[in-house]
Amino acid sequence: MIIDSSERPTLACIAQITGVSIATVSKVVNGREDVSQVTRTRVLAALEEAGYRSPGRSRISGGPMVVEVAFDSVDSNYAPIVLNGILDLAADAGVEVLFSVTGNPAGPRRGPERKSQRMLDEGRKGLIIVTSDFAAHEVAPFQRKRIPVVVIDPVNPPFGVVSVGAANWAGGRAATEHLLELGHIRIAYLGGSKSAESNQARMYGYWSAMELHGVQVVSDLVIHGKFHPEHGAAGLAALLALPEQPTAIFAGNDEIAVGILKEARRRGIRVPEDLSLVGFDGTALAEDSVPALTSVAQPLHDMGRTSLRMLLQQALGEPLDSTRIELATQLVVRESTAPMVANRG
Amino acid sequence: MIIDSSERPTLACIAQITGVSIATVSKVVNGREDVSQVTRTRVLAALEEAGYRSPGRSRISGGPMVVEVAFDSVDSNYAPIVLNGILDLAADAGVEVLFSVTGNPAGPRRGPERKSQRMLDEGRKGLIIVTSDFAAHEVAPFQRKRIPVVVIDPVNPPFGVVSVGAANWAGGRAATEHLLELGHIRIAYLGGSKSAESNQARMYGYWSAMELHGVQVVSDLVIHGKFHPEHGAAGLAALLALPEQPTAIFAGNDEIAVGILKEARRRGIRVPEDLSLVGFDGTALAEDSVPALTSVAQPLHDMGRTSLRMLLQQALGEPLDSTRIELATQLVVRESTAPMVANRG
DNA sequence: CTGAAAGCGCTTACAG
DNA sequence: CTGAAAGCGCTTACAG
Repeated sequence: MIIDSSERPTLACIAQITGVSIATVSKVVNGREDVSQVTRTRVLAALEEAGYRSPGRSRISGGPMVVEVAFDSVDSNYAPIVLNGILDLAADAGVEVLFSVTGNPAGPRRGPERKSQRMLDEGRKGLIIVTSDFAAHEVAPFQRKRIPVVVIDPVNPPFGVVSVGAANWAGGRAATEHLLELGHIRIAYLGGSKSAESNQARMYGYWSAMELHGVQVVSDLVIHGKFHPEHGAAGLAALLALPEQPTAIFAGNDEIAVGILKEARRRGIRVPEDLSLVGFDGTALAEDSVPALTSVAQPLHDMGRTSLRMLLQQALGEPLDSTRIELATQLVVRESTAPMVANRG
Repeated sequence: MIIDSSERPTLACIAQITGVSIATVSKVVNGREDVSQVTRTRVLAALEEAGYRSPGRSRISGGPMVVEVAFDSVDSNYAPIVLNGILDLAADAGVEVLFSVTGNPAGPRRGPERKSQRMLDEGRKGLIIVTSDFAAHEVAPFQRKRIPVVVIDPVNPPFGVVSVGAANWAGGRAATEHLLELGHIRIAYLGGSKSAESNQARMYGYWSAMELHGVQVVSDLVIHGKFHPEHGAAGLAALLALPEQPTAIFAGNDEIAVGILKEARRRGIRVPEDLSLVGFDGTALAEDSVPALTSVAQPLHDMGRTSLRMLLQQALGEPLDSTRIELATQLVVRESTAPMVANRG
């Protein structure tokens, strides 16, 4: 068989070049699993080299690039801002953004295998995943099909997956130092899910600030739970039951902090006069609550932008500086923190 | 052969329907000349009827239906919930949702003419517009191209455009009746944009409740401005400067109400002991604020669902019950309202 | 993992 | 004109 460069190459051409069967080439093109890594690599190289296009897909490459964003849920303080950042860069780059929600409790979670196949069929150029609940193996089908993936702030950044996050450790440290500088000593950490890497990073940031200032961390003052207001309320109750109550709390996120605020109000504890409180996230919730929350702001908008930038770099075959980027957080001081006064205990 | 309507029709299906061979159908599809006029006409009709698409073209017309949603901004308390409703039904209906943001202050607003042309080229099946700032003439290019459009809660529902909204008048009336039943008489309406139809409807709901209870509306107690917290704070200041201060305020939305809460707190006015307050929207903001806001909940999630349902009905050529649907609002009583006490004013 | 073989959707040269 | 038959590009269940 002669490979005529003026015609579009067929699977048979690629098969001949690489010395495997047409069936095997077909499997590689469709991202099936039952192909050895060695064969897959060689075939992919030949496909690339010959400029193979599967039939009917030629039309797709003509239109604007379409990427997909998958959210656990879009109904949070967090998701819309990330989305805004993504849409912001998408407008500049002339890229279209398609939406899907994975965490729909009604329907069954669509398998990554089917989802990646559909994306390939539809000519989608990449996927941004915004979720806290994420397993590395879910990305595998996309990687096999050469569909670029970026994960935003995964609970546990999987190895080999491109991800964008915030500097949680540095943020936790800054929050705690702020409280220490106000004179607080008995500072509690009321965090979220113990297994979440972001929560751990915030807690260790707290820990390191405490140690740096020569303050012993009391294990009773460190509580993990869930990133929800209810946990904040319950956590405050637990802290107040201690013989030595804290005078300040660093909450794992703003939702927890709002729960603490509510419970404090119910008990007649004034914030910040009786209790200083720092949150994490810096969403609108922090600004709108009464009193307004001192909080560590995550650069959610920029995280959205950065995720799309990294996705496009992959899609265009440009090299990435790093498979993991963490953006700086910033402590924003509002009304919920004040210097410690010595009349409580 | 059984014609399965869930699958894409093949040439074989069309051949069976029309009673000619597959080869002949193929010729018709490819516009070959050696087919009689009679046969060609019959086959073309069957192709149209069955919705046949040749394999290469199926990517655009044959794939999952893609609709587009245009937001002014997705970064609000309001937009994400509407979006959730849209995505909810989209998942059920197997429809994909593409996003665009129109209110990007950086870039120029893309003309509806170009946007509608692009949607036609890309095979988009319809457009949902979520915006308060909307002119009827912007829909015209879409209507000319037969692209279905649904507008969610426009400030002024344009004639001849399909739209979904909330029962603002009934909501305003329910909010005001709640305050009247608590014994309040001097009730202020601190609303949003005077020209917004939703704001007017809420205000007239307030008005009608007042009149029904035989309470004269005092014009000084009705203030319009913007749907923002700053307006709430400034409005409260203006109301407190009156010789006869109100004992209760119905705010045009939750953002205004939160601004009122902040200003009240700054001035040492207790809510609800000294001042009762009702908001409008019933987003997370109402639940999270301290005290939690009594508010008229808009069915934002259902508004999203309904908008997509109406869009799909149009796209599938089904008749619409109405070009305008208003969904019921519901008063949710929380902590910011209490019976009037007679020691103020 | 791999590929021979069966099969699908489609096209086309050609016999009638 | 029409369609049986050969064939193309591709996919997939299955034997090895």
